[in-house]
Amino acid sequence: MAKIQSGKNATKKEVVIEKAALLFKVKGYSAASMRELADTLGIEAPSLYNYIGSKSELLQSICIKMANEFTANLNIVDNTAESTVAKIEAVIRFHIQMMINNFNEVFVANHEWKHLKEPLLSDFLNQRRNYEKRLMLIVEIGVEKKELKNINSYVTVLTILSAVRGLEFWYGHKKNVTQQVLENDMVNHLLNGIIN
Amino acid sequence: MAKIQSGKNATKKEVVIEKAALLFKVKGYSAASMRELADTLGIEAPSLYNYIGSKSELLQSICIKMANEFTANLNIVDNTAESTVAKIEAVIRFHIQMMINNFNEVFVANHEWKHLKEPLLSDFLNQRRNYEKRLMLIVEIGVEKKELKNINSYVTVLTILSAVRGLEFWYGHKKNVTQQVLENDMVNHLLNGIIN
DNA sequence: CCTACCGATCGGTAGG
DNA sequence: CCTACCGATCGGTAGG
Repeated sequence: MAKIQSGKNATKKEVVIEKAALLFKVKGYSAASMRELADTLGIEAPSLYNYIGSKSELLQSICIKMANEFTANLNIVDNTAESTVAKIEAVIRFHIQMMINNFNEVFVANHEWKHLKEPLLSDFLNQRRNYEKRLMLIVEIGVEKKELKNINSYVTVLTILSAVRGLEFWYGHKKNVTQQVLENDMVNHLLNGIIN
Repeated sequence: MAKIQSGKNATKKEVVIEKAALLFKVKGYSAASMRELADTLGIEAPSLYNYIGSKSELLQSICIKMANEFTANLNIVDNTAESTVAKIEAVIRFHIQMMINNFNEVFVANHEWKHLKEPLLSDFLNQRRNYEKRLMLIVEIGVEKKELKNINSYVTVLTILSAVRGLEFWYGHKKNVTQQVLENDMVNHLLNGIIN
């Protein structure tokens, strides 16, 4: 069977992925059924397979896309001549932006990657590990240049990445805190601490 | 059917819960099967039901137990006459300790609570929300007393809780960083920042 | 603690 | 995009 990817098909596939991201976020990958996904699109389950190859392919698309976006941003940040602090701030703010603009997909990539099949699982984890290592290098250079305290780069990166990841909890409570306050206060906290 | 809880039964039930926590962590609640759980115990799946009522009961036990442990610790911390900073430090260190001593169960409570059934799901979320609110109050008092900067209490608590939660990533890489370095550096980062 | 088994639901295919 | 359907697997029960 020849596979002709029409513009219309490509668009529909994107819609399926988008709906899948929402469903996977709410139910988790394993508990989300293809029948339920089809329901949200107003079609029968078997019809899904006109647009996608499998359930697992949906998860792959989401996880790979997100991993690539973060890597691409780090490439940009890394190539600027900014100070270490400015680079770290830029990364933090990018994570916050991603969480706001691609919440479902970021959430799914963060929580459901374990259901990826090999070799994509290894690819994904390697890419994440590489991302962390590059951030650690930025921190280490900052320490060397005395821009930063004499801190452990691993713990620093772990703390920062974990904190920004926690924005997923904020998403449901938007009302109380504006994005500006959130972004600025978190950046400030992670750079300058909270003690007066 | 009379339910007689013998000491031996109680012990075996605890073993089942312990193995379930490990399995739920590795596979996720939905993808973990009772047959696989039985396998790790060297018995057949139906035999599990001599010790437990259902799969969902296992998740409940884990989530409720963890929620109660964190709440109990906060009760203790809250009743001390320590400074705000000392209280926050105590909470951070307790989270780190819990992550180290009850890793599987903390992980499952953090990741799989969404599969709880009502009304336990609401109970769990209420308890967590309450925990966060009490931490926010500690921060607010610290701000009032000028112990802390004029920071948003919600963002501060979110940042701290998210950071300590991220210790789950450290768990697999223990070798590189000792617990002492991790604990002290993270406390320092979250209180004092990283800028020199 | 086991064997035997049930109804439900799953991802996915055949064929149109 | 549908109907009809398959083999696999699920949580759990009956009965001992």
